[in-house]
Amino acid sequence: MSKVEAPSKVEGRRAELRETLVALAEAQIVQGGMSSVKARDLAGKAGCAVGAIYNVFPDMTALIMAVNLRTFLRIGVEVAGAVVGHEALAPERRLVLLARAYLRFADQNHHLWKALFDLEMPRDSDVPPAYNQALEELFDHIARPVSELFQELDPDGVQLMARTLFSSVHGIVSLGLQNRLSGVPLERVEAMIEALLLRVAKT
Amino acid sequence: MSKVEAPSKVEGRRAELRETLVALAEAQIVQGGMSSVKARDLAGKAGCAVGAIYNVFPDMTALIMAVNLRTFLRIGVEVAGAVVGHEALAPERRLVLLARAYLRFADQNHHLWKALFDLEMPRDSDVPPAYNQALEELFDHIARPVSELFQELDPDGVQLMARTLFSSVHGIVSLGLQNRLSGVPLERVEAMIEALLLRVAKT
DNA sequence: TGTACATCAGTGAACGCGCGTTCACTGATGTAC
DNA sequence: TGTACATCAGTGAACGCGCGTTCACTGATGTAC
Repeated sequence: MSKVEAPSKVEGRRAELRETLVALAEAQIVQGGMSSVKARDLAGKAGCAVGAIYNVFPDMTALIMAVNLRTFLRIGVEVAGAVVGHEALAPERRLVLLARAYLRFADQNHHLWKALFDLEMPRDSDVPPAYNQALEELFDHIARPVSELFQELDPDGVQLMARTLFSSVHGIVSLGLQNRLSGVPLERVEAMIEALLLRVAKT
Repeated sequence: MSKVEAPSKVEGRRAELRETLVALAEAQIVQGGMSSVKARDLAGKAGCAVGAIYNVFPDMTALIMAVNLRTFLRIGVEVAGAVVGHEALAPERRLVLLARAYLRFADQNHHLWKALFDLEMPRDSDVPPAYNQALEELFDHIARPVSELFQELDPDGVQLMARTLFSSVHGIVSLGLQNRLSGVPLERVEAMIEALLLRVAKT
């Protein structure tokens, strides 16, 4: 093995440390939100020096982005899982299931979910491809019922409608969970989403 | 005049300083976003000492909240103005006008609009009533066409639907303006909003 | 197998910066008599 | 009108804290011969 290729022992430890740090950062976000993640704190818990973090991540933002990617993938799994076994349902019903899964995830993992949108993204070009890919997959799950529902739309229109519906649901979840709707309790947020989707679906 | 009542000369200056600070903070947010507002910086521009700020606001957060209230009121004016002279239009058309005005405001005053949602609200009870009142009024503007459109809804249902639609549009604007929809250019955001509203309105 | 050497993970004290808030002090404004 | 006094806006240097990132150094791992 030439010097350029990584020796497996070392490389293995690097990977392990990465994992450890991401897991610890995730736990920290869950408990105290994104802004409570501190380099020294993580290093302490990981049993390494502060500097070691920078051997494995370029900076703290990259570390948070790694957590966020995970979260994104989890949302994808969660949302996709919501319609498994319900393929026979009417498409608008499946949309409701997808949205409900999203709401549930956001509610039960509030800080993780918030971190997705609170982290200032660097420049567009620096967003790792895996990120956009995960988003794309999420939209694809929504696009399926959408295309059944709006048969008159071309594939492009379906993509746009999927994004429209996602954004709408996201908006309701977002303002709803942060109590920004002056007087709408959380219990009614689900009803809001359902009302919206069923109205949109009614042809 | 007893000591408890404010001498007019002094009180006048206090009010003036408040105004100055709010205006400067607003200008700063417009130019560099909420996080670019610094106590020392403002004091310098206002021609006063840092400490003077704390004679007039309890802390910097309160100052930003004052800017945000202004922004909220401006949005109200903007949105309300969008339907003036168009009272004869079909209600769903007026909804589109309202939403478009919101999108325009958010686009043209991006940093101010972002500050509304980025500022961590203290506790619920500390949100000044004027805040909630401004929000309430915004919802009322939306509620009018909604009640025409969905005559089967009781007043409570109308309120909920107004909030639902606002949240949906907000979600689209929010993700759209921040380029979080992977591949949807800003020009199409307006189309997304219109498509959503017209679908919902179709009975 | 053994020796000299190169690489780079790992260390943690120190750097550097930013910034909100306080506080002892001053001086202008206004009150009491 | 004049004098003594009280209040509080206004001052800005200093406090206090937090925290990401760097960097000179060490030691383990692995390579060359």
